[in-house]
Amino acid sequence: MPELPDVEGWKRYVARYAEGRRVRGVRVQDPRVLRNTSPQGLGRALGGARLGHPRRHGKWLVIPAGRGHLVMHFGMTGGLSWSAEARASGDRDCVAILLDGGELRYQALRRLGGVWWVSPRDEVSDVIGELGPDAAAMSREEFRERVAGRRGSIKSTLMNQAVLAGIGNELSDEILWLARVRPAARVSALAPARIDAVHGAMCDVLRRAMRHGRIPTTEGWLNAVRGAADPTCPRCGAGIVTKRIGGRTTYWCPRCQT
DNA sequence: TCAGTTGTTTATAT
DNA sequence: AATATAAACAACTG
Repeated sequence: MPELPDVEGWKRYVARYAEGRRVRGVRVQDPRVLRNTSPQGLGRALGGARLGHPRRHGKWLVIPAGRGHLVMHFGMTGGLSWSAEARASGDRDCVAILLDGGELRYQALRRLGGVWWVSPRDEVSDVIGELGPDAAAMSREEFRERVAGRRGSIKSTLMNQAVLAGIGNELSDEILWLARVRPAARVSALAPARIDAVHGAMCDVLRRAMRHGRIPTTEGWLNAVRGAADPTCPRCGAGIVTKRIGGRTTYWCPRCQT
């Protein structure tokens, strides 16, 4: 389920359970998720290193390890699991970082994410690329600057990680529903006040979703009707419309989003 | 059997 | 240059 709030949750999870511990070794059950190293290479790089304070940029998780960095992306189905004791591995456990007092497991059902090692002489940005500012830390002015002048739809702009980092399919729908803006609306057709409304909705959705650790599916969220047989708008009761925008199934309310 | 799934990258077209 | 679309990656669910 990883979008920004989920990754933020795992960042806190790593800080709580793994930060400050020393690496004893690694166990790689599925080498395919190691994107720029081998099981042996990762073991050599991490062995003896102490894990530092994790940070997050968009959907990327960066964990300082010794003088280098362990970088993770979770794709669509990834996650982390801490266990204080050795436990049998499951099918989705791909990599285990063995630490003093427990192990941190990187899991990825569909293997769409990955784990990278960034050596002390390389840059994290070599792996994660040029990302826009983190969506959870953007001022109204910065949001205006980054978004204004775009020619595409507001939804694809929000999901473009080079414009701002962290917003995916479900979050973008939730934000635009809250802001009452149609996902297919051209950015160029939106008045400045409506761009500000999208920024305000983004802050609101992110704040509440981060507190929850993911996008809630409780009442009052568009996300709650996602996948329903006959979804209706949690705000006005009109039938929700779906269409593929930016290659993703998009939900919006034709009555209250204009 | 088939369509669909919270993400990114690549190729192709506009 | 920017944008849109589709496919690929992969494995599971309904």
